[in-house]
Amino acid sequence: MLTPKQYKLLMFIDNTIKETGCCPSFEEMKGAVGIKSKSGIHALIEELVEREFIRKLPHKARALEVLKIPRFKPRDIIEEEKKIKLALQNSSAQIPLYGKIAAGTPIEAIAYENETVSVPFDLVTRGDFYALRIEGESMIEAGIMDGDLAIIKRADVAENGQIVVALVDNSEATLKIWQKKENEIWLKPCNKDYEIRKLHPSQVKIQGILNGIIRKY
Amino acid sequence: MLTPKQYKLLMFIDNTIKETGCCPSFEEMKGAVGIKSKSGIHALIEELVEREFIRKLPHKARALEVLKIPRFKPRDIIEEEKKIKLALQNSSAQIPLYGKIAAGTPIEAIAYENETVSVPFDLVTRGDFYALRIEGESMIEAGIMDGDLAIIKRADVAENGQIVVALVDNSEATLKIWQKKENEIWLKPCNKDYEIRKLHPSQVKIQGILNGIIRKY
DNA sequence: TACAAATGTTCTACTTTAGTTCTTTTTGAA
DNA sequence: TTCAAAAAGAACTAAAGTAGAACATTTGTA
Repeated sequence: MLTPKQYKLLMFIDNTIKETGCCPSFEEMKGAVGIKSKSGIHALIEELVEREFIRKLPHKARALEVLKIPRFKPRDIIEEEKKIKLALQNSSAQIPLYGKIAAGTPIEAIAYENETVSVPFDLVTRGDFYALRIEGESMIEAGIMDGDLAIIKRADVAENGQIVVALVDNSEATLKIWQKKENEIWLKPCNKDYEIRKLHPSQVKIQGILNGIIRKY
Repeated sequence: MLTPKQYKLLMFIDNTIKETGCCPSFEEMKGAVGIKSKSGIHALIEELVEREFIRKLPHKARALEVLKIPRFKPRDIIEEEKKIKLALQNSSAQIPLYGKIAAGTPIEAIAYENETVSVPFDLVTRGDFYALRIEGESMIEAGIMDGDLAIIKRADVAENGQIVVALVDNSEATLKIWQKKENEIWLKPCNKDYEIRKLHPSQVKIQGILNGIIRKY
């Protein structure tokens, strides 16, 4: 029926009119179809007019009207759409990178930073995630190294033994193993050189649970 | 169908009539469309009349009637298309997962396994990559834990100190620190409980260099 | 009614954007 | 290799948009 280029162009014109209300110019079509010269667009349009897929108001600029859309897509287009579907499935998610963790500021305070990182989807399934850059060696025995990217799932409760982002005294965010005792919270590092911090429950707030690590050499 | 200015004007007229109940004057349209002369508005209106988007009552002021508005796509479809575009941009790379590393088979032997994993693009820039599942604790002091996913860049040479996938005696693949001595190759584990392996260069072949680690909790 | 203010129309001149036509180059298949 | 189709590019023509002024009409009200 139509060649892939013709089909692509026709769909682009139809889409643009439906989205923006106005007809694209040849220059805009060039980019959409992947042709570098207006004359190519001109030829395609003439063919589409001849086959009565579009109509031109003569001697007018930006005056095309789509008359019909073919029922069948060219084979190449179908292939391409399959690829897009695949890409959607395997696409990575964008999650915000909130900054470094180890000392200092609570996470909310730096949330304004607009940086994001992309992570594989299977690391961030359900829930709300963010990323933190690890600073320091306090979790080194858990295989969490200085400079690693920690993928955190937003949460405010955790089970004993989970690695959490804990906000202490509303001022210091830190990544530690969570252990709730009778009247205390223990924040356990994974490094013999560091000591367990024992805190009153009112001093500690969970800001997320460690969900994954990404390291780049 | 319409040029951008024509569309803008049409929407402004339609909106104003719907909001205030009466047709805007040319003077008002000037401001809305961003034109400094009424003659421009006049020309636009003539175009819109010719294309039958509006109708003029002749010899009347403020007497325009909107006949039709270019139809729009439903909002959710536009959203979906945006998502697809974004997904395409941020899509992660698919690299083959060749199996576990620590013991046993050389990597080629299991390359037929058709499993892939998706990793963020910034982990796999230039080159040919594959992934291995870490088995064992021999690199634990480098923060590489049992079960981690190692992202390997295919290579056959390495610099001293780099972590490489080494194939020993054509039968055993292992992840170790590479150290080339005068007449020997040292494969250094990162675990005090394991010993350095000292091998003749002919016994060892590099199969890749560690490029990243992904861990999922 | 008659006038002034508001509104719309027409004209000229010019700039920018868009579309057409032609020639050359590239590409891919016979 | 050769040929034809597709694409790129340049040169050209046409349309759209900008601007200002002069002019014509309508409209409200003095």
